[in-house]
Amino acid sequence: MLQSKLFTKTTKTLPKDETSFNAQTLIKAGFIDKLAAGIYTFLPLGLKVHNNICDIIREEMDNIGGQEILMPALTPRDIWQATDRWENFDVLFKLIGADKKEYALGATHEEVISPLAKKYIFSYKDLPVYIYQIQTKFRNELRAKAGLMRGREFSMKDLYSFHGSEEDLEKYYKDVQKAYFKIFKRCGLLDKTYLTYAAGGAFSKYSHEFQTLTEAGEDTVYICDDCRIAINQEIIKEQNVCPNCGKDKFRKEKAVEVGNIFKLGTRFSKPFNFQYTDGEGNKKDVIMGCYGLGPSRVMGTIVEALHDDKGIIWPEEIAPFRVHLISLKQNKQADKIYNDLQKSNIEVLYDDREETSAGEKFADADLIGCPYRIIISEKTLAKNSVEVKKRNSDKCELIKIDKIVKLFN
RNA sequence: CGGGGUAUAGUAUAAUGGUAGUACGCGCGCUUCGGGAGCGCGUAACCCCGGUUCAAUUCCGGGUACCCCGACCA
Repeated sequence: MLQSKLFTKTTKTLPKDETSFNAQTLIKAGFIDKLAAGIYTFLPLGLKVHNNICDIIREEMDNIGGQEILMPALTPRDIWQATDRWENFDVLFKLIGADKKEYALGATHEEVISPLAKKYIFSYKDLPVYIYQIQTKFRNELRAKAGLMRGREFSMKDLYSFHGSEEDLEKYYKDVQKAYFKIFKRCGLLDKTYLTYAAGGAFSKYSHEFQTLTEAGEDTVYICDDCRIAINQEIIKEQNVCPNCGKDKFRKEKAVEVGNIFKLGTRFSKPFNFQYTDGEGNKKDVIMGCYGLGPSRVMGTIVEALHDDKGIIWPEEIAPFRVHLISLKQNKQADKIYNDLQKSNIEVLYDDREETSAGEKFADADLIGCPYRIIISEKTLAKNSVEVKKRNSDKCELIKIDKIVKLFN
């Protein structure tokens, strides 16, 4: 991508009506734009990051047998009444159609997937099955806050699993935990993310959350560094002893819930009379699990967790571009390097702007946060080289021009 | 939903009961060119409705929007 043609520009001034770091920085760098409270446009840079996160999630979901579908965001009232959530689920956005029928914008999709799965699952031979989607969710929050961390419209990967027994659900539940940690590792959040015991809400006594430590988080958790587990403050009182290892090393931290997994049991299969036939011909309720993970919230969390005072430090797999190529004076060599890298399928943002000063280009590169910066100037050209610097390091390396493509292969 | 705050060019801000200023941005010109360059010229704004007043961006009332604290948060 030629930076001179990029739809967005960076700005020097901060939007005054945003105080959260993730929103300030993402807006300043041109990744997102705010339309209204808790409602954001994903601009070219931001959409690339969001898509990269979604791609990682897809890969890891597919690895544990997930099959992707896409359910509607617009849902009729009767499915919510079947589960008694039309009146009792406060964050539902409700609307009235031209036919005077009532609808809700999907806040979660148990009410859609359960009757859907019922159409195809009849026998124990059809189980287990794992279905997921990545979709925009709508929640009518009384107060949106903290940029991408709590929006009224946000993206969510929601996976639903269907089983013939609790044991089978338990086994898959563990598989999902492992897959989630792989996702957080690839998102650069692994060392700050803890499997957390939390309240189960309306479905069960407990659930598991994935909490990433950051001051921007809304939750407070107690963590044990030895066991790598955490407990959400919502289910315990002040505590300094880890229930797992018994050591009094519990410490209290602010964290953001980046994922949440539930054993739904028969909470949704019962109201929809969703049953299967076992090997002996008996009808049994299908056992369900659900597993949420929000790409847009993960994006905000990465910004909160991985930055310095100059800007964002994207992990390699997440960055909008792998390489930010900066030419300090327009020249044919820079164009050639850009074309060569592109031909080798290396994603490059090429700062080809002719009337922009070196300092501004460097500042933009730091702010946007691509993992590698390549500088080509008269100085480096004199040595038939370019300068390569990683975003998370101060060290520069001179690389011969004919070796540059190889370096990134 | 309770409490608090804010609303002026594209952005960030200043002042003012009577001509709305600055910086950045943007456009043109010249000089610059390795950490957000300099000079000159130009462009561009008072959230909405009502009240008080000779006159309201300013004061008052109402609305709307945004932000913060809390509550809420599958």
